[in-house]
Amino acid sequence: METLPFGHPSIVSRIFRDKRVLRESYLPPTLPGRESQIEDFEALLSPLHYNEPVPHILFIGKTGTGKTAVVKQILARKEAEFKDSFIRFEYINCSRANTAYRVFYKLNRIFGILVPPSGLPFDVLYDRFFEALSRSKIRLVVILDEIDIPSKRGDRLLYSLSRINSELDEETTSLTIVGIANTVNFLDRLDERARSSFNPAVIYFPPYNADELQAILLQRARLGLRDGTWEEGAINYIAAKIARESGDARRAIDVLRMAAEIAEKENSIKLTVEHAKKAMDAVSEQELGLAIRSLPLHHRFVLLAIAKLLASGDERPGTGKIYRSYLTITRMHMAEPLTMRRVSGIINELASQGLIETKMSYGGAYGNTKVVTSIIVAPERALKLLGSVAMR
DNA sequence: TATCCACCGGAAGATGGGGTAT
DNA sequence: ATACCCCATCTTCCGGTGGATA
Repeated sequence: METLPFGHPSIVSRIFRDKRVLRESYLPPTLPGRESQIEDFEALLSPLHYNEPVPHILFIGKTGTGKTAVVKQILARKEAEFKDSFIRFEYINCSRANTAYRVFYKLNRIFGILVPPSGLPFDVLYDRFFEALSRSKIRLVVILDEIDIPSKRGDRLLYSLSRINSELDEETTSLTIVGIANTVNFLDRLDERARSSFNPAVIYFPPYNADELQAILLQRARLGLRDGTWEEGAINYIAAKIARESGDARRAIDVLRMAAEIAEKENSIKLTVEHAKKAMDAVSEQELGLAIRSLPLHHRFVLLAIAKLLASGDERPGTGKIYRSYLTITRMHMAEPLTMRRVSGIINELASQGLIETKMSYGGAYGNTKVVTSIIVAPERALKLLGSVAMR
């Protein structure tokens, strides 16, 4: 009986050496393909060694391009380096703390100040934090992951955070924002005031190409799978496929893990290209299934309308058509329909979640509309998945 | 070249539900 | 009890928009 590192005796796996290596939470020893970003980041942080303030920094890149991994790796290093100094790092994920209020709630907690989780005027939280920070005489580096989520009121967050510096004593105290954004045009969408006071140094994270994905997957396979249980061809296949469609490393690793699970379930000795092919679809399906469960009711209705239209042979249904189909669905479920403006917004939300793909269609005298070009899994499968969740 | 279609998407405001302070 | 705060979700309103058509 083999024992995994964390001590639980476990079922011996033929293929996996350590499954955790193929999960999202795992931070590998090196980050292939991100050498230049790491170098740039460290260079920007270097003033800390001379106890000088650091400019604001912004990471820009789509999901699965290594932004969070780079930050976490450098952070671990720097935190050890500056263990006994007046420099402090704080990581905040804005998908949890998704308003300016909640971010400042967390910032206050750094100094042991407990404010109510809601109800107070924002200025009160700001003032308390400012007082505590300027009294503390530390250099604070705040990492704001997924900073584009509070986009509407996010202007206020960035504006109030970045203007703090001008009121602090620069000799001893400063606040640096390290923002991590998924949307490429994040800066353009900020309002004037926020942009000019934030004004960060930008580090770009382009999607991974096939070679980089291959390096990433090889690293994971060597660490997480047993020797001789996988074909390099399978890895090349996944790398090439993902590079073409998104360059998303998280997804590539998901596919590798799924391929290994499938190979294992089939009692195969080796993970082959065939397993990788099956895993591509299986991951999409798993993703959709997971997403659907957390989708609000009317998002499900809209997705159902889209799946129905696509399944009935209508390629590229537009917003108007989708809305009409949505109306009959809400009637069937005796639900009050939302307006077309809102449904149009929901279609965009589904697209940015990666569940569907859309494209503008310019029809001249027939008008312009946004059309859905594809759904993440075959429409018939989508219908099945949607049918299996309660519509209420 | 002007027209016109079928939406697009920003702005602002309504609504309702979470809360605090006094 | 009253007055205030924050916030997510929708609605209402409305000025664009690109290219096929006349």
